[in-house]
Amino acid sequence: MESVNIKKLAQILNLSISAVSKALRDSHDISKETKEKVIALARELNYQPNPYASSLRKHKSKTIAVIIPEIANNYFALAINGIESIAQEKNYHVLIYLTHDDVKKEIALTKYLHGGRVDGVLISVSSTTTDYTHLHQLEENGLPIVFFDRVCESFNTVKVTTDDYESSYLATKHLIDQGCKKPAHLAMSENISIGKKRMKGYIQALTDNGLPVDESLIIKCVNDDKQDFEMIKELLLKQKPDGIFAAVEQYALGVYGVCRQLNLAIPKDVKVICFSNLKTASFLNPSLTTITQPAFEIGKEAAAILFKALDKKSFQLKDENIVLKSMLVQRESTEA
Amino acid sequence: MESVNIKKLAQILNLSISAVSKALRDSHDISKETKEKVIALARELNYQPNPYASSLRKHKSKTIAVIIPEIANNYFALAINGIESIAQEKNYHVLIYLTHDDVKKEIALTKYLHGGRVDGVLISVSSTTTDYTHLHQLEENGLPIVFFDRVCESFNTVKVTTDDYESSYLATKHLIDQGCKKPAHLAMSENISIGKKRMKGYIQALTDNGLPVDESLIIKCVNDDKQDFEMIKELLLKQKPDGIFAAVEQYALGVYGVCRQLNLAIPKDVKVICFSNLKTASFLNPSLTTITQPAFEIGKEAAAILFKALDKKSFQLKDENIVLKSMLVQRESTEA
DNA sequence: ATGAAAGCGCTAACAC
DNA sequence: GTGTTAGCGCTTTCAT
Repeated sequence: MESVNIKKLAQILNLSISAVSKALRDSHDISKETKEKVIALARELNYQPNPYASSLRKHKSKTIAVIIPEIANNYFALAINGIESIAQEKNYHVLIYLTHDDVKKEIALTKYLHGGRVDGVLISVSSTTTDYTHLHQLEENGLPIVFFDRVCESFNTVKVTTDDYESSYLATKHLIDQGCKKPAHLAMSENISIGKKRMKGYIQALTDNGLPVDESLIIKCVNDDKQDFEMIKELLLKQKPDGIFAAVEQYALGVYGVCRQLNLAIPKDVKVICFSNLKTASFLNPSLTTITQPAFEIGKEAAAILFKALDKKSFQLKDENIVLKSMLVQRESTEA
Repeated sequence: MESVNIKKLAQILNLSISAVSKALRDSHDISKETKEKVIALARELNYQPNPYASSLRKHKSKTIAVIIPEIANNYFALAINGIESIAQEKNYHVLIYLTHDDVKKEIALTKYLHGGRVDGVLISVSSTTTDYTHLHQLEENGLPIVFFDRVCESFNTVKVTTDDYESSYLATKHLIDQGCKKPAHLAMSENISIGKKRMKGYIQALTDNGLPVDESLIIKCVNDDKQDFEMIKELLLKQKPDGIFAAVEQYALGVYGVCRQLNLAIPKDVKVICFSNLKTASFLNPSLTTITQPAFEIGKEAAAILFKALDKKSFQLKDENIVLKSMLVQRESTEA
């Protein structure tokens, strides 16, 4: 196997273990020559310190946990990219945990994080999370937590999101500006922060523009493609909305599918806009008007804040909302 | 902070540290009553074992590393999903490392993995990886490695891939069957295993069907969207191929972009097929014929094999190629 | 400038 | 059944 450790280096060089340890960490009270000898041998024998021994001793793991609902999703994939870009820079390691949008799994996973496995947590909560005890327990354990995207608003820490309310308002307004009189909303679970905000933006835009808020035009999707498909189909058949603001891209794709089946034309019969990070939005048929979120930046920012807190001795994370703006990109699906 | 550890439990219960340790691990030589007392208190105090102390002692970390070129890519995102599904089941932790397709980063990253941070490695190598010393070093350190997708063929271990050669042959044959006389190939780096195989499949299909192999119809893309765009544009302008087999979806999207700019019609002027895991393939304009890889299953299989090796005492991984079949899904982009 | 020794939290022989 | 003890590999006082 391996077993080239500090002790071995010390034996070979006829030095004490502590001298070698200090030399490797470039301590001031080790002579230059000794340091060089140690480093040379370490390189030669391809010595790598055992991170866990060090973690155990220092109560620092140099690793963070990233907890997200899913990964096969452009948004989260990009966010991880952002997180990883900073982690790599700061020499941190990144543990990934998927909740599959299930609180039970989320709770089970957070248990693993007590006991020092990680120094901090980045999380986008599952849509079934209503009780935050498991997260508060992490905090009590001394773990700084930064939320991103799907945040717990009542949680006293930093939350990084996009301007969900404003963008939703804008999206709905855009539909209205393009001539929609009856824009519907495909909503996320009301449990989650961003679900609520997107809904609010939709409603406020209707109200401000003299349109009625019709409950039957608001569909709560369930993140099951088949079920969502049926609900969207029913909406289009019965309510006949002339525009749809989808809270997430998956629902908009559902609309595309339903329209194809029902022979409805986008944007003629119904216009479509949604939050999305699809690379292929402009190649869809028709190309899809999106609210593009700065997913990479959100991940990066959340990670940067967490690491800044970890750098300090006392990582008091302020209760703060950091908002990065999304961008409305108009394409064919909302043409007048 | 925290500091509820075994010692504390032992003190409170007036037991020895080892008794508590054994009780928690449900050892046979601890009485039922003692076990219950210990477990009850552990739960009450929300005790979580320090994983690193245990790792240090047992030389097992219960974590694996997943090294991939990128993550904002449906293929790898799905693969991670597969990996994670097994890891969660087996109670393993997953560290993610991105190489951004750069060997230097790959080498730097692998250094972190010596010294016991992980028990095993799943890797899809970067396209600039030609020297495998850094990977062999991991192996020498006693770390089992399983390759998936972008494998090192000469490396003596398990490699999980899709049937790249056969699928590429089929893809090219499909273009020919649909009437193409001059199918071009947008190729990946020749360094990587799958790049070579996809190229081979393309060439063999041409040969078997009496078509000449024309070097000018083979474009080596570089994974820079702008540069690739220009090369594809030049190809379409100068060589005027009537079909394109793209080795990865990103190149096919490039073709869509170029065709739009040059006012070329797909599939009339040029047919397009590619390896892809795009959820939106069927909604593109025109819908895209794809070779869909079993990405989730590939990740899952690779992870399953790694864990099987880790379960045993001696994890000799055989030199073996595991091949999961891809599926050709015909859509509009290759209609005759 | 270097070394000795204690200990991070846990496990596993081995006693009793 | 339960306790004692000796580490895992490393860091960090505190001596020298």
